[in-house]
Amino acid sequence: MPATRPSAADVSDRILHAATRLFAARGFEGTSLQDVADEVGIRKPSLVYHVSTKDALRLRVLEGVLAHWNEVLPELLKAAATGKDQFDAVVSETLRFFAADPDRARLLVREALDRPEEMARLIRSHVTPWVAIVCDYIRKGQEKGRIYAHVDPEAYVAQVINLVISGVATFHCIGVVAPAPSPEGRMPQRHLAELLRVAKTSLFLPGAEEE
Amino acid sequence: MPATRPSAADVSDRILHAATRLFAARGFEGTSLQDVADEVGIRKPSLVYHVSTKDALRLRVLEGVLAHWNEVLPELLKAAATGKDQFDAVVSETLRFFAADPDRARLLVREALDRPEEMARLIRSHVTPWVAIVCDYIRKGQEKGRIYAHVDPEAYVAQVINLVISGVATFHCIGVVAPAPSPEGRMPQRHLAELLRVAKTSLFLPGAEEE
DNA sequence: CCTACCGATCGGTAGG
DNA sequence: CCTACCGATCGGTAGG
Repeated sequence: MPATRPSAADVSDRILHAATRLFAARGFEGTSLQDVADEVGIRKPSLVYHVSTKDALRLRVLEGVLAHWNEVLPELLKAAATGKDQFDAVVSETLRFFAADPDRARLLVREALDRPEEMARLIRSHVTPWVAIVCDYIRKGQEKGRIYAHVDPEAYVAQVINLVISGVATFHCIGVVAPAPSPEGRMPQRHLAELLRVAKTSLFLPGAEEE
Repeated sequence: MPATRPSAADVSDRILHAATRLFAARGFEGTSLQDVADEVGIRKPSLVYHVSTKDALRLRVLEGVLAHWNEVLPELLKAAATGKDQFDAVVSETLRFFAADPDRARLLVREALDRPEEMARLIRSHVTPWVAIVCDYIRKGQEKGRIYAHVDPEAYVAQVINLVISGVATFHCIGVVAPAPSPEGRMPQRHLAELLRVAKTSLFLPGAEEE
C-alpha cells in the first residue's frame, strides 16, 4: 500500500540523497547535521534518531555509492564480448556511471583526501577484484601484440581510474582551459571524448586501434 | 642580522607552512585556527593577530602554492629546447613539482571541490597562459605529423593536468591496485613512470616516440 | 518525530 | 604576543 505521505523508507532515502549531495558539495566536515535536517525538512534530533551518528551517516553514504558501482560493474564485464569491446565497455560505462552524477566522484575523491587509509581499504575490497580481470585482458592483448608491451597493467588501470573519477569530480575547474558547453552540470562531451581517447591510445597499438 | 629566536618573518613563514600542511591533510573546514596555533606554538589570538581572518589565511596558503608553481614554470618553458624535449620538460617538471610535496596537489584538489568558481578563476589567470604555449607546440607537432591529428590540444592538456595533480593528491588510495614502495610518502616511481607513459603515448605517433 | 537543552568548540574581539 | 571572554554553532541527549 503506497503512502501518499513520506513513509519510513522514504525518509531514509531522502536523508541519504540529501547527505550525498551535501557531503559531495561541501565535504563531511563542512556539512552539519542541521544542514542535512533542513534539506530533508525535519528537525535535527529527528535526523539523529534515523542515523544514530554523523559518522554512521557518512558510512552509509559512502557505501551507497560503492555498492551502486559494484552493482553495475560485474554486469557489464560479463555482457561485453571478449576483447576490445570489453575494454571499451568497462571504461566508457564507468565513465558514464560517474558522469551521470558527478557527486559520486566528488564523494570518493573527498574520502580519499580526508581518510586515505579507510579509502585504501575500501578500494582493496571493492575495486581490486575487477582490476585483476581487466589486467588479465591487458596481458592477453600484450601477448597478441595488440597492446603495447611496455604497459604496466595494474599501474595503467590505476591511472585510468584516477583519470575518470578525478576528471568527473573537478571538470568545472580543469575544464576552463578548454571551454565547452556543459549541459546541466555534467561533464562536456569534448572532455569525455578526449579522456577516452587518452585512455585508449596509450593502450592499443595504432594498427589494432581502429579495428 | 640573523636572529636566533623566531623573527617576525619567521613566525609568518611557520604559520604558512603549518596551515598548508593542515589544510592539505584535513581540509579548510576540518582545520581550526586552534589547530594551526598549536602547531606553530602560539595562542589562537596571537595567530589571528598575524592572519586577520581564517579566510585570509586560506587565500595566503593558496596563493603561496600557485605563486611557487608559476615561478618555476616559465623558467623551464624557456630552458627546454624547442620540440619534444620541451614537452617532456614541462610535464615531468610539473610532475616533479607536485610529487616533491603532495600537499600542494591536495590543496588544489580540495579547493577545486570546495570552491569551484574561485578555483576556476585562479586557473584562468594562473594556468591558461602557459597552456596556450603548450597547445601551440602540439599544433605544430600535428602539422609535422609527429603528433596524432585527432588530439584536441586544450582538452588533452586539461586531462594531463588532471592526471598529474589528482594522481599525486590521491596516489595513496589509487595506488593500492598496483602495490609499489613509496619512499617517504612520495609517489612511487612505478606510478610516475606509467603516468608519464600514458601522457606521451597518447600524444606522439609511435614512429616519432623513441626519437 | 518533536521541544528543550547539554558541554565543547568554533572564529573572532577587547584590552593590554 | 598574551589572558579573558563573546555569541554562534557543533554533535548529540533527555524525555516525551
